[in-house]
Formats: sequence, C-alpha cells, structure tokens
Amino acid sequence: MVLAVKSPAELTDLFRDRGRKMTAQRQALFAILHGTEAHPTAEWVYERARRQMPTISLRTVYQTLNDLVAMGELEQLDVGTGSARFDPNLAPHHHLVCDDCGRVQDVPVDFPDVAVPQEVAGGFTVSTTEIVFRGLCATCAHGTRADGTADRAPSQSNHHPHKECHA
Amino acid sequence: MVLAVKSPAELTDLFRDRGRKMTAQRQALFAILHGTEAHPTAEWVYERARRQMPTISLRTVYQTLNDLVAMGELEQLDVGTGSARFDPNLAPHHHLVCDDCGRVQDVPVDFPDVAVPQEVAGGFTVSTTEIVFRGLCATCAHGTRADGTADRAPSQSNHHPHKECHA
DNA sequence: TTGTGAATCAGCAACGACTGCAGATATGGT
DNA sequence: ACCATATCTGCAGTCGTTGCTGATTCACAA
Repeated sequence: MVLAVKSPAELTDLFRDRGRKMTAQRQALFAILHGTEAHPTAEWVYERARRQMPTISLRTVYQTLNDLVAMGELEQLDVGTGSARFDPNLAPHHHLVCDDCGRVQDVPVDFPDVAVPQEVAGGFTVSTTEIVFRGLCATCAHGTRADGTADRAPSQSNHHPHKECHA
Repeated sequence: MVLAVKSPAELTDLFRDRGRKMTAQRQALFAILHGTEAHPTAEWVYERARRQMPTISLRTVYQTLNDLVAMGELEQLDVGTGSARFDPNLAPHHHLVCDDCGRVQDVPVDFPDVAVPQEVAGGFTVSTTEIVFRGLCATCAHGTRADGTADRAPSQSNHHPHKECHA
C-alpha cells in the first residue's frame, strides 16, 4: 500500500539514527499512523491514542506529528477546514475535499501541463503545485441532511464543517 | 482593471437593494477594497481603515468582509498562511503563494485538462478546482535574509511567515 | 544493576484568527 | 423630529496550535 507511513519499526530506526529516544507514546502513535490510509487531524490521532494510553497528551501528539513532518515522513496539508491534516502519502498527488463533511481523498494523478506561464510568473520560482478539487462526496451528495438545507449555494456556506466523516 | 471589487457607489447600491443601511465605516471599507488589487487579510484592511477612522473596530471589518463574500462580491481564500485572504478577482483563476513572505499573486490561466478521472473520483461531485503554486517570489528568492538562513529546506519550514510583503 | 545527563512528557497558559453577545449608536423611512 | 431596527464597538469566548516548566523516562556507561 503506497498510502501508509513507514512501519513503526522503520520509524523507530529513523528516530534512533538521529539520536532520538524511543518512548511508548511514540510507538503508539507510529502504530496508529501506520494503520490508517486517511488524512487524520491531530485531534483524531489523539482520540485514537487515548484509547490505548489514556494519559497521553495532545501536546505529545502534535510534537510527534511535527517531528515526522520535519523528517519528511508525513506531509502537512491545509485544505481550509479549520485544522491541519497529516498526509502519509509522500508520492506527488492532489486532493478531493468535500465541502460538506470535510472528507479528504487522494487524487494520485499527475497533471504535467499545469505550469505558470512566464508572463504571469513575475519572477516567482515555483517549487510545488497543489490542486484541490472541491465538491461533495458520495455520502453528502445525497442531500438529505438533518437540518433540511439544500446546501448547494456557495454564497452562504460560512460554516466550517466538522462532521468528521473521516474515511 | 479586472482585479478590483466594484466601486463604492455600486456596492452601496447593492447593499441598499437588499434593504441594508449605509454607514461611514462601510463606505471607508468599500473605498479601501476598491483601491487594492492585492489579496488583503482582514487585519490589513483594518489597519488601513484605522488611518481614516481610528475608532473602527476589527469586528466591523470582519463583518463587512463576510457580507461581501456572502453577496458574492469577494472571494475568501485560504492558502495556509494562518489568516484568510479576500480576493476581489471574481473571474476563475489560480494562485501563486510565496512560502517565505506569504505574498499571493493571481494566475489568470485556465487549465481545461485538469479533472479528476472517474476511477479515482469515487462518487465525488467536483464543483471547483483550485490550483496553488508555491515557491519564492522575486524578492524572497534573493536569499539574503536578516537571519542568514538559506531557507530552501522544505523539511523544517515550520514558521508561519508574517513579513507582510503585501504587494 | 545502578547512575547520570539529556530527551521527552504532561499539563496548563498563551497566542492568533475569528465569532457571539449586549448595550450604545446611527440610519432612513415616516 | 421620531422611531424601529440595522449596525457598531468592545470584549469575552472558541478553536487549533504552540511555549513553557517541572517531572519523568530513556539510553548508555560504569
């Protein structure tokens, strides 16, 4: 599976190689990350971790996630849903984001023709290209929501979705 | 100029048509927005407004900006720099973002071939496509920064840039 | 096994961006 | 001028995230 982070054992080695210590909380977090193919938020990882280690702190989760990002084992991504998401998929790819529930899905496709023309670049040096496709996921597209709103009007969608339809 | 919001007079009419009142603070904000072609943050607009109206509140700035977004006269965009930016360019376009200073520049180009293939869409209904090109603007690319850091290493750029090189 | 110093952790305070609220104020139709 | 109500200000509160700091734990060595 191309979508997962390295195994807990590999990550442990990486940390050790850098002279860093191994702890129970890191092991737990490594295992959780290794077992998901999604784009979890720090909060989500925290909830998961708490099940097996009730005393782990949110601070430690952020710390470890940031460490992994710094080591290039995880990519941080911000799709405007309020909180950062951590993406274990290191291969170049893009994202599909549900405007309603916030679900994020990978689009493992390369668009080689997407580039900024000289005339509009204005001296800019482009290093990465991120494409975000927004719309409705299959679940949310069925329109029937508890509050009965039709939701298609982009002009008034001021709400930050938090349904956590995390698949 | 395709990049600016409607004139203060036009916006005034739009508000009046919707049965809303006109106030000095709205006029001031309309004028400021009409005079910029950039992608200001609420804070930036607030600073500007305060020069002519020292008692205006940040709350009012957010309120008005949100109203304009709701009316479709402004687009809100989040490029992960910490605060939302308000884009007066209503034509479909993309963005160039400087990883160092946060500057945002328009890319008024259409990429008709960018679409999510059926196989990976998984029932998703795509309504918008946003492309963000990240890199360094001409100013920041000259590398010589006060702290002497070279900055090219993407693995440790944990800092939220706030130099406000707002052009 | 025990000691030791550094890395790490938990918990809480603080921060930045933004919004909810409430009382004061201003607008615009009459 | 009058009044209903839209709007404004200022502040407290929320949310996601990070900065501290003292306590704990790890890893290596004796």
